[in-house]
Amino acid sequence: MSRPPVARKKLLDAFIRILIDEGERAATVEAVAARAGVSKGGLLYHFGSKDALVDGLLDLLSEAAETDVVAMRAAPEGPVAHYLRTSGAGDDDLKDLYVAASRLTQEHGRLAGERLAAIEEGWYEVLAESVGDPVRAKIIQLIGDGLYLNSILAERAAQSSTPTTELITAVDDLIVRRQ
Amino acid sequence: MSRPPVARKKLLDAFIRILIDEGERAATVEAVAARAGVSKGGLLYHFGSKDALVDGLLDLLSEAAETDVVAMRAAPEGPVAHYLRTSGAGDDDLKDLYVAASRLTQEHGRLAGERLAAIEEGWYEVLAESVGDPVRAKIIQLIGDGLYLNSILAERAAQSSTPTTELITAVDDLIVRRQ
DNA sequence: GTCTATATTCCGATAGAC
DNA sequence: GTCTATCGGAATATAGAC
Repeated sequence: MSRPPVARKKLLDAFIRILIDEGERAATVEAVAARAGVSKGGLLYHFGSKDALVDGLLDLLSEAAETDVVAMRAAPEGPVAHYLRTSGAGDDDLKDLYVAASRLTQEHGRLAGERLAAIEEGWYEVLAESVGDPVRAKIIQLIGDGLYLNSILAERAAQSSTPTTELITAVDDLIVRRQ
Repeated sequence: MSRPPVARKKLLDAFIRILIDEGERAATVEAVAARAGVSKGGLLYHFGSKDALVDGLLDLLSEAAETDVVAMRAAPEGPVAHYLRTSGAGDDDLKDLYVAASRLTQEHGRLAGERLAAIEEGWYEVLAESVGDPVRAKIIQLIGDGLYLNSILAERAAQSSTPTTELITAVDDLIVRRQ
């Protein structure tokens, strides 16, 4: 927990970057090693297999998600606004980790799918606490999922985007502050 | 348009099934051919390359999406309910095509990404017409995207699902019928 | 710890028989 | 139209030198 595996971190960062920028198929162990500035053998000393590399990324993601749940609860703007704002935003460590992990759901579904589902449930609990009603909490989470989905598809194609602040205000007005 | 390329259709069906059930990496030309009951060479007579196979699937998807936009406008339950109900449903030709195509966005992003974006825009136009307000139309579409995302992640892990009918009623009440 | 070299497997595509 | 055989390339992983 406390000793700094700086080489592992550097390799995981390279893995994340390639997954986001070029997709799962491009994230070969050789490509990851090259981006981290070492050789294939050098990588495989720290991570004995590609599955070990995937596990390392998912561990990092679970850690970051737990931190985010704490941040949601403490957010001055409220959990809902915090959740929606970060769902579509791009300059976030957690977002990078989440996008990278989502690239792995097809080929490493067993490993990545369950992890992502657990994270979604953590967010749902906070939302349900915050808005009181389970159906409305679910709706808000679906909107967040939609924002996330759009943000990854927007990399490839043009996006007809409603400004997020306007959207958050509308959600707050229509769904949260409604009796 | 009118001559029935039955062999091509059979191959595309096999391609779609493997993409949905086993992911992009499993959908090799040999696996698709085997599932369709022919050899690799047999497939490559009809589709000269794997990219041609991808193109064929996307053409099928675009056709089905255009039909769906017409169905949305004519739906007795209204466009919004029709859209939300089919976003999460599984026993639909269009849904299968959409899921299969979404498996290709990583490795064939140029081809698949633009196609999916165009389809999303077609749905958005009908929603915007129906609810009048662009922001609320966007919110409804995001909920639909979220339902879709959950439906594909639910294949892998357990799902804490609010019944869809209850959710559609809530959306209709909170977002559509609201002044 | 990091490297090179190699073994193995597998995919897409071509060539040519039937 | 459909098949088998095969080439060329690429990816994971291992072995062993430094």
